This record gives sequence, C-alpha cells and structure tokens, in this order.
Amino acid sequence: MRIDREQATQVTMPAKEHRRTRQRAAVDEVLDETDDFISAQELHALLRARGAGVGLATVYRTLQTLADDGRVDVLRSDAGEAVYRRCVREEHHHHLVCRSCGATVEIAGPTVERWAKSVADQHGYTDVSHTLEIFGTCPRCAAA
Amino acid sequence: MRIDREQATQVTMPAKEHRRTRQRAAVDEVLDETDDFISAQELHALLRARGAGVGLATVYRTLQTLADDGRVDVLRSDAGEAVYRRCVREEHHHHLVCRSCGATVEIAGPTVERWAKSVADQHGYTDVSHTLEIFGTCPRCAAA
DNA sequence: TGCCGTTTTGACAATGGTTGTCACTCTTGA
DNA sequence: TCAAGAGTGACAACCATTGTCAAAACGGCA
Ligand SMILES: [Zn+2]
Ligand SMILES: [Zn+2]
Ligand SMILES: [Zn+2]
Ligand SMILES: [Zn+2]
Repeated sequence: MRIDREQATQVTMPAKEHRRTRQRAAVDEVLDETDDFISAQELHALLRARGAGVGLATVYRTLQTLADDGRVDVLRSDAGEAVYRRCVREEHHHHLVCRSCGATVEIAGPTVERWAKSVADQHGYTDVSHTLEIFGTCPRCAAA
Repeated sequence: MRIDREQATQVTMPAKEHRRTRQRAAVDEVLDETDDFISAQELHALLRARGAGVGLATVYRTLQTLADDGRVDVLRSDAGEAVYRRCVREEHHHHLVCRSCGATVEIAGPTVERWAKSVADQHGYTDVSHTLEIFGTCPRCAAA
C-alpha cells in the first residue's frame, strides 16, 4: 500500500498563484452554489447543462488544483468516486454528511484532534494525520 | 453522491455459510500471514508468485465476501484503491497506519464513538456511522 | 462411493473514473 | 503589443473493478 500525503508542505506552502480563466471561474461558481459534495463528472455535466462548456479534463485538473491548495475538501463516496466541496471553514475540520440527500454540516472540535494525537503518541507514531467523516440521515430526510 | 451502507443488516445478519474451496483457503492464508493492508491486485500477485494460482476475479469476489461478512476490514489507499486486512478484533475499531511501511495498530476506544454520536445527535442526524483512520510514521520507519 | 443441484471459478470482455498527450489558445507581465 | 509559458480540450491510454457464462468443484444424499 502507498500513502503519500503532502502533509508537511500543505501547512507551510502559501498556495501558488494561478491564472484566472473562464473555465476556473465557471467551476468556482458551481462550487459556490453547491452545498453538497459533488463529483468531477457531476460538475462537468452541470457546466455542460448550463451552457458554460468546460472540458472534462479541465474540470478534473481544476478540482485537483483547488484540493492541493486546500480550497476544497475531498472525500471518497462509497463507490470510490472522489467528491469535492467548497467549505466555509478554511481550517482543518470534518463532515457530518446525510447518506440520502448529501446535506453536509462542517464539524470542528478539539476532542478528536487531541484523541488522535494522543493515540498516535502512545504508539510512537509521528507526523500524524487523519481522516474522519460521519454519515447519517439528516432530520429532513428522516421526516420524509 | 450516493452513500449506501448496509449498516443495520450488518449487525443482525449472522454471516451466511460459504463453501470451502482451495482458492478461498489460499486467500485466507495470505491474509493471516499479512499484517499490513493489502490490495486485491497485490494479493493476486502474491498468490501467483507462490504457485497457488487464483483468478483475479475470484480474489476480488472472495475479498468482497469476506468484507461483507465483516471478516476483513477495508479502507481506501490514497490512490483510491481498496485495501484489505484481517483484523484481530471482531468488534468495531479503527486503525493507526504507517504511511511508509503500512504497519497497522488496531485502535478501539469509546472516546470517538461517543463524540461522533453526540455530534450527530446535536444536529439531529440519525442512523449514524463513521469512518476514521489515523496515518503517521511508525517508530521503526522514523528511526531509519 | 456415485450422483446431482448448486455454488464457485476463471479467462475475457466491458465498464467507468481518472490521467496522459500534445497542438492550440489565452493570460500575464514587461 | 508581444513573447513566454500556463491552461485548455478532444481523445487515447490506464487501470481497478465488475459482468459474463460455460466449465469445474463442492456437499449432501442415496
Ligand atoms: Zn469541509
Ligand atoms: Zn481532524
Ligand atoms: Zn482492523
Ligand atoms: Zn468508531
């Protein structure tokens, strides 16, 4: 297994400058309007539907860049597909996601962070990072 | 995005009976000997290397079945590849994985479980599940 | 032990998300 | 305005995973 996360650089690198293009603006716009996690394919379909055509490869590249710069959050759907979301918080946080409608709540708390750190310390692991997502049925979907 | 986890049934279903075959025994053996998370492809290559040839499709099916029965844990590598591991604990737990060598420590603690539950409750989410993995550099790799 | 319905296997095709290619276009700073 | 180089897009290539389906293996039963 290979696990390469650019953890160290992610914190120190100030996010390299990128050029402003119509395509990136279009992707940005969709991300701003969308509150759920969305896949590259879905985003591409949306853009095509609204007329602002953007190449699929470009959508992938743009999302990748945004993710690298920490401007969008990425997680993997159960199908293994990467899904993206522009989050309100810039800092490290996690997500409470509705399984049926995708409604997402951003979660940030020192509790888990401390716990993860302490667990890693206990076993002598260094340079620690973690992934954590909570899934459930949101109130609205539960009512339906 | 689609998130379909058979959460409810996973707890109640008593794991259906399966036939004993040479191929499944071979996969089982490798899993027992391997302490790291391993991908279907890697497992298949291992089997081929040690002479006990097993079809790739069979390896995939076997791992899938084992995962469904809760006899192996699955998580996704950064490359999005599914990786499997036979865990000591049968009950719900998490993993502290070394990024460079894959050495894994099983983690079980009520702290996060309670935290996740409480966070979900606060937002009215029900039928809650979560995914959590911790990555780091193990002492051995840090020393090297 | 031999038979039979059922499960499992495996070689291969097919799927589908993602990345690579490369000539062409656009952005940016001078 | 202009040149350098970043960005784009149509398409091919990749590669993990799943579907197909006839042949082989398994397990219970006579
Ligand atoms: Zn987020
Ligand atoms: Zn965290
Ligand atoms: Zn485990
Ligand atoms: Zn847990």
